Formats: sequence, structure tokens, C-alpha cells
Amino acid sequence: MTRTDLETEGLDRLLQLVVVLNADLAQRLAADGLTESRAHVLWVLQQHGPQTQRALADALRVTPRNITGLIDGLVSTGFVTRESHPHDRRATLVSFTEQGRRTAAALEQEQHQFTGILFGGMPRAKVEAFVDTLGDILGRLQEQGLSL
Amino acid sequence: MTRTDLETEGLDRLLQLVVVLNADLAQRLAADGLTESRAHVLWVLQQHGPQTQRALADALRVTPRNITGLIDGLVSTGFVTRESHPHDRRATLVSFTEQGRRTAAALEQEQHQFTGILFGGMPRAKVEAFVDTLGDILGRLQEQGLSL
DNA sequence: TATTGTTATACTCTATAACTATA
DNA sequence: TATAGTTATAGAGTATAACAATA
Repeated sequence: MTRTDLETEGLDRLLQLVVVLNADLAQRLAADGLTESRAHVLWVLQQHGPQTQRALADALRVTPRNITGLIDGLVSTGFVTRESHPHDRRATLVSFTEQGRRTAAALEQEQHQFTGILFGGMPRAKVEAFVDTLGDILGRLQEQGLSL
Repeated sequence: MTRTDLETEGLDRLLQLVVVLNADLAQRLAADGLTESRAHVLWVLQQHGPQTQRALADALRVTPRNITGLIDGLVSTGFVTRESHPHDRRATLVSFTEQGRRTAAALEQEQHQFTGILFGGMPRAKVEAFVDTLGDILGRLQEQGLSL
């Protein structure tokens, strides 16, 4: 196999993995009545606690108008509430409901268990090499201006 | 680093890679006036030649109604045309315009060059190990019923 | 004057259901 | 009777622009 064919095979598998992981994520979330965007909101709340819509807009890198719609959806499906901000009457604080808190915790748990599917029983050295190469590739992409 | 931490780090980097690759793809396509879904149509045409909308619906795994909308968009932006099917007057054949053909070929070319960013200058053994592990992981996912 | 979130409007992707034309 | 593609309708994500309330 030529070097070029090898690299092409690598990109193909990487793109295939992207598609499969995305599809699986969307399906799991749909089972909980969530979309990827709404789950992203829950993720931020889980990591950083109650947030203003402005902060959520910055975190998700979408417009404030978009956040209004996402929170509308999460409120109507019972995952979060809008609370008044204690010090700024312009702002609202988005907080978990009990259902939201449970769901976010369960998703975090599921992600953790997912590592077992990916790496379970794989020789440690192989996992280490894989993680190292991923870091290498992410670094290359960052040099191209591609990062989070 | 514990085995668990290592695996968590691996999943984190994988998910980060998914996000970065998706964002970059969307941005490149937008520069050409394309969305991911519309580009997917061009991709199928590039690989298999002119197709009926029905065949495109099957290939993209979306409803026929959805294909109507995607082709409407691709026609109005000049990437494809609807031609009458030679043997079945119910069906339409979707074909490239010259612009569509050029764009699809350029995208294929760009993807090929992208391998240089990902793997260029990396020791062959390292690339081989990475591609091997990707295949391993895709196999594990397939065992879980997760595949294309 | 600047910021927070909303209303108004528009585009894209997605789906189901009913329908037309054709096989 | 079955298939190809459309119209009708609806929900979700995204954006810009104008606006109200508040800082």
C-alpha cells in the first residue's frame, strides 16, 4: 500500500467514525427527547452551573436569538427553567429542573461508559499511541487555525 | 495516568476532532455556496453519475420529499439540473451542471490534499498504527450495531 | 451609550400525509 | 396496485435587524 493510499484510508476511516459517532449521539439524545443543540445547552449547565442566555450564546457560539429558541424548547419539554437574575434585571438565569439534572448526569455517565466500547480490552500501549496521535493531529489542525 | 483517565482523554480528543472536522467542512462548503446536505448530493453524483431522486433519497437516507427540497436548492444555485428519465416518465435524472462538476471535482481534490495536513511528515509506522486502531474501533462500533 | 433578551422575518434541513402522474 | 415526485403542513436550528427594558 502506498503512503498516499494509507493516508487516504486514514481520512476515510476518520470521516466514517465522525458520521457513526454523530448518528449514534443524535439517536441517543432523541430517545431522551433532546436534540444535539439542546443537549449542548445542558452540557454547559452541567459543567458551569446556571448561566445567563448571553453566556450560553457565547458558549455555543450562536446568536442570542437562537438561544431564546433553544431555551424555549428546553423549558417546554421540562429540562430547564428561566429564573430572574439576582443582580441584573435585564438578564435571566437558566437552571436545571430536576429532570434536567437527572438527564444531564445520565448523559455524562453514558459517555463515560462509552469509552468501554471504544477501548475496552485494548492493550494500554495501543490506546496510548492512539491518544498521542490524536493529540498530534489536533495540534496540526490548530496550526491551520482549526480548533475549538 | 489511570487507564480510565487515558480512555476518557481518548474519547475527549475524538469528540474534539469530530467537532473541528465538522466545523471546517461546513465552512469550506459555505464558501462554495453549499451546505453539508447539498454537498452530500454532489458527492453521490460524483461517485455514481446521474441519479434519480429516489436513488438519492436512498443514498442519503432521507425522505423523497427532502430530496425535492435539496435538488430545488442545488438547481437554483446552479449546481445540478433535472433531466427527464429516458425510460420512466415518472422519474427525473439529476445531473451536474458544468459548475457542479467543477465544484465536486475541486472538493474531492481538497479532501485529498487534506490528508497532508493530517498525516504529512508523520512516521509511516505511526500512521499505520493509527489507521489500524481506527479500523479496530470501527469494528467495535459495528458489533454494537453502529455503522453506516 | 451599551447590554440583555425579545419580536419580526427568512432560509435550511427534516418529517408525515395526501395527491398526481406514470408504471 | 405500486412507484416517483410533488404539494401541504409542521418542527427544529440558524441568521440579521429592529426594539424594549435595564445597566
